[in-house]
Amino acid sequence: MDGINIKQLAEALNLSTSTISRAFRNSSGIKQHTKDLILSKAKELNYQPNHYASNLRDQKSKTIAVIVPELANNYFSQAIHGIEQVARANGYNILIYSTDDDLEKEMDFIKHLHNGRVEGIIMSVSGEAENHNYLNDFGARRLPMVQFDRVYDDIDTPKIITDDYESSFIATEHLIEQGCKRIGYLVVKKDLSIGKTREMGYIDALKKHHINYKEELIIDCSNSYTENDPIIKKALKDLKLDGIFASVERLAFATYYASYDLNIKIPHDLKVISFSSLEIAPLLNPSLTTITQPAVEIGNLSAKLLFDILQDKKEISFAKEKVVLNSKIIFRNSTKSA
Amino acid sequence: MDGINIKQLAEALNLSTSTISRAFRNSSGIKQHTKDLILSKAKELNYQPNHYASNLRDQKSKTIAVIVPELANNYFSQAIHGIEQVARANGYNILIYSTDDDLEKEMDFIKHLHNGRVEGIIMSVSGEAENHNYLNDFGARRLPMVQFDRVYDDIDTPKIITDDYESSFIATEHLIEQGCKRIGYLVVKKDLSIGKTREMGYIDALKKHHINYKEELIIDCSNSYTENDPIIKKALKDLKLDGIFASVERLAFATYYASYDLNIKIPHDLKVISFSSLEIAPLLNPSLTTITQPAVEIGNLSAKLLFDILQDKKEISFAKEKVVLNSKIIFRNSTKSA
DNA sequence: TTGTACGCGTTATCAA
DNA sequence: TTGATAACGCGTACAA
Repeated sequence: MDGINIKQLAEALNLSTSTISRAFRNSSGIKQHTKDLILSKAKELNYQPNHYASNLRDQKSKTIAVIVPELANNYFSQAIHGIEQVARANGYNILIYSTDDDLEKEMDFIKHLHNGRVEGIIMSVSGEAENHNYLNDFGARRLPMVQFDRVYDDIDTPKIITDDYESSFIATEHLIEQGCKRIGYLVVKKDLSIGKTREMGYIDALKKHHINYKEELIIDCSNSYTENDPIIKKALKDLKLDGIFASVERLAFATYYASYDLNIKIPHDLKVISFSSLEIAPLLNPSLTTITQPAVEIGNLSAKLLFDILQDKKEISFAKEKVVLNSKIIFRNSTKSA
Repeated sequence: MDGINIKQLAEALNLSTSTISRAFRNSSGIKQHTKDLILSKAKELNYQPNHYASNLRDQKSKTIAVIVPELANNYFSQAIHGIEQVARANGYNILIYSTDDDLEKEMDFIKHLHNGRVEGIIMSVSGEAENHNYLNDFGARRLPMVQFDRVYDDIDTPKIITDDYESSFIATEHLIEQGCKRIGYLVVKKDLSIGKTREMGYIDALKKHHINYKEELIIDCSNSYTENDPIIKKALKDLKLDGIFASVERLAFATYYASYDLNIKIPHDLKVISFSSLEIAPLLNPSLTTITQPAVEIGNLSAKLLFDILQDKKEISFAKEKVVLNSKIIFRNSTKSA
């Protein structure tokens, strides 16, 4: 690092380091002329205040961390985009971590983040374990946090979620109205609260319409296509499904692939609806009926909430509010009745 | 930040701060017993060495920055994933910046990154301006950098790219072989080198097959769907195109939408091929013929190259190598001849 | 094997 | 309006 530091710049200008510092911080208490002089010389010599020194000095990093299960997912990249907008506007940087749905990594990240590196965390969890208490281990040291979408209900932080129950209810009801009798619910990690909530919407819709519900209709998948493919194919064949409600877009895609292979025609033989933030859902063959969450807005809001906490530390312990946003269901050909 | 620091931990154990420090750094020069004691107490009190203090002390941040034009793009999210793998393996963190194709932001990011915050930069450029010299302003202070995919040729850094010329040539030739006579080339920011390279492949393929090439067949688009839609529709109508070679997947999607609206049938009336990292290209209607870059591998390699430089500073000034990886063309229905 | 003391680059406080 | 100084938390040379 052959960068010039504040002392060298001070020498070059025959000024003290404090004056230099002032030129970069307060616009007060310094003559405009001096300030101009300093800034121009700084530009010339390419001086910039050292980030680590500043942060060490005033114990602020102006950085927040964003932890998501995966990056290659439209929903999360849009949410991150939303977070970034707000962070940038507040002069904050974001550090992005992707857990690949691995709890180990998640714990590791969070632990290491508690070293002063960031001022707060925005997270959508991997949700593998039942024991989330590692988050409480930090006690008073726990960083301000906001959870979104995939959340741990037993961890007290503000949470931004969508109306998953209602959306799932409507989605399922829609399939029923289109004539489906045997509707499968495809889910990844069904024990995570978000999966449960959606499952309840699904079950209640079946109930309302007096449709036979069986445990076997809930199909637990993973994030791996190669693992899911046989599972879905088996379900399609053995259970004679005529409708699929997918809780994640990845599973809808896998269903499409499976149907192609098995020569099952969507929507004629099988109707499909899915949670998805895919912008090209209308271009699929057939176009996919989707429940789309306001991902960017969720990101915006999560960040805003975090900054609220950051500005008023007292509130941390009380911040348990839950914000529920509405998803949008768009009907397309994959659920069209003949 | 109510975190405990090294001094407090030392007091709690009746040891000196240096011993504590040693327990976390060198495993040498410290009795195993003492070390165990320290680490267990540290865990209990939730002590972690302050990131900023450590970095300030030894002038290393163990962090690299990744700058990309956009996050909501399969290619870039996959590339980032690839970078992350390598970074993590080397014990480095990554800071992600998205420029939204805005040169201002790009310049801003890079300037602010030169404050010791990161040790190196991996970048795919926005490519708006002709003047990239802001990068050279840093002189000896310039951070180690690796460029990938969208690169500034006039900036000396290692570059990872794909065989864009060859792929474009083959793609165009494929359209010709499928019977296309009037092939349009859709590009964003045609002056960026990557666009130019692809254009050359396109033009040379036309030449080889003695197909009439006209400037008007090169259609300059933007990143905004609302802007592109009328441009593409106009081109489709006025130029009577029967083939489209899209340099970015976004433009292929826009072409699909436009064709739907204009009742142009793909591939019957119009054949489409595109650069794309979309994993569900086979699910489109019709399935899209794609040129797919090895995004994850590109990310891996970029990171590896950067770490090579980081480990041997001397090489920075010589590091001008250019690595060319091969893309893969997969033929699907969007270019099928009748 | 452990402890003492200094410096990394900055900024806030106080004095001039 | 400017300058001197101490302190942020850590790690290392050096001393013990």
